[in-house]
Amino acid sequence: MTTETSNQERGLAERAYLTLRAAILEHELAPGTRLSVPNVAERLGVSRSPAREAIARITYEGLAHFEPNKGAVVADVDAASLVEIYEVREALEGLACRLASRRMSPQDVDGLRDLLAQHAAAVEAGDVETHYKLDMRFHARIRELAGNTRLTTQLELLQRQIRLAMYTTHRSPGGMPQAVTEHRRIVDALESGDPVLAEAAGRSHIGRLLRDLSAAERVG
Amino acid sequence: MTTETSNQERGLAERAYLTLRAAILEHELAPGTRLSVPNVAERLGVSRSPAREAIARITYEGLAHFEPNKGAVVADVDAASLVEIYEVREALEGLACRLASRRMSPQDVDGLRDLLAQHAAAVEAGDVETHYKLDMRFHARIRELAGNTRLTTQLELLQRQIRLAMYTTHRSPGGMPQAVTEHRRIVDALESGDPVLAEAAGRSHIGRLLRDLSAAERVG
DNA sequence: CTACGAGAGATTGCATGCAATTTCAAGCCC
DNA sequence: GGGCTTGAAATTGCATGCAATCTCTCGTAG
Repeated sequence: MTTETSNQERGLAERAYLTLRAAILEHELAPGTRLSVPNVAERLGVSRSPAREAIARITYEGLAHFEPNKGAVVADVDAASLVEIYEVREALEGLACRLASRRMSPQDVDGLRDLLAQHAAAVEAGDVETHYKLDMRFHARIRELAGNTRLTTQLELLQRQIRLAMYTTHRSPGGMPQAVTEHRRIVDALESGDPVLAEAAGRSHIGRLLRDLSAAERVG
Repeated sequence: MTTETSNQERGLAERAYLTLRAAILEHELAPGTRLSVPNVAERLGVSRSPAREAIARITYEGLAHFEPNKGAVVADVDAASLVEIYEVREALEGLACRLASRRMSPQDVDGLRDLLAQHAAAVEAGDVETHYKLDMRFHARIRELAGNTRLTTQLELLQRQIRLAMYTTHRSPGGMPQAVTEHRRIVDALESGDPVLAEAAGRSHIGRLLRDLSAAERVG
């Protein structure tokens, strides 16, 4: 719902928040960067009030954290935090699949298969950027189909934190075909209409990422 | 009747937030109440800046929601929202049990059994208030043992939203013995050290509450 | 050359001013 | 008597003033 489209009608604080968030997610503001109110205010061309509010929101959402007497600092999501995030995400993504399996129509399944086909093509072509984008859209679509607003909100929050961490750690292009395979398994499970199967498929997908993460951690 | 709550050395905004949150959770500010900035500021004896910040935080945490051109309104957590909340909680509480089962020491198990004994005694005596308190402490202890800060934060958020809804809907004293039984099952599972069993126990406990909720909804 | 201290600058947190907008209600016209 | 208009009070969102505090650098003493 909140894409980059309507940036005009909201207040300054809202736009400041979105701009700041984008800057952080694009790594324009690297982890460790101090987000002082006057600094952010000037950067975004607003006064201190909306800047302060934007920073507060960023901090609430875990994209920055407060250091006493130092203000907000862009979060450096380390491996341990990433494990925490993926543990929670594993449970929630499983839930999303379970809920989605109950509400999906055959048309919805077709829609996911479309996405899947595009995704497979992109991976076949080695297009990492498109892979990343379609992977996001796949999960976004599933949580949308789940129809649970709190779940959606949480998963989106986790997604952003992961995206922030992606820069710190490494993106794993090696897992692209694996992702497609697992996504297909998820769609198959969703189509079957079996909630247990669907949940298992969703969970194991994220669980695999978590294990990869732990493995990479042990190596590096 | 101003601020008799715990006054830490935190800032005014922090205290304002805690005071306001307590007022909402104690139903001193009923669902539907408008939280206008000047009103809250006067109520808490602070200026508009910390009041505004407190309201923003309350809103962010789902205890109030924004109505355009009306400001924040204390959330009226209806049955549909409660279902959403319990669906998420079911998954997360299961995760908490799973994680806890891996990190718990025998002493931790003993601690939970102590809690359980007190709880059982309170229920035996028909002490609803103590039941409620010990039920909370039981779950709080488990998520603490799980050792995942994001999970803890989320569960606490959900807990508060549920508590807010408790006033709107009904508290079910009939489920007290059931709760003790299920908690015992959870402790047994945790003690066994089997993550799968532990997760299932935690999930089914919340799942039962969710089903009770749905049943009550169909009746009322 | 190193350790330390003082001062300058910057930042946070809170208070308050101000304009645009909205809500609410009383009064008027039909 | 009822519906509509108008006006006043209130609210939000943003800008800014201000004091206390902290950081960080640079100069100085040992």
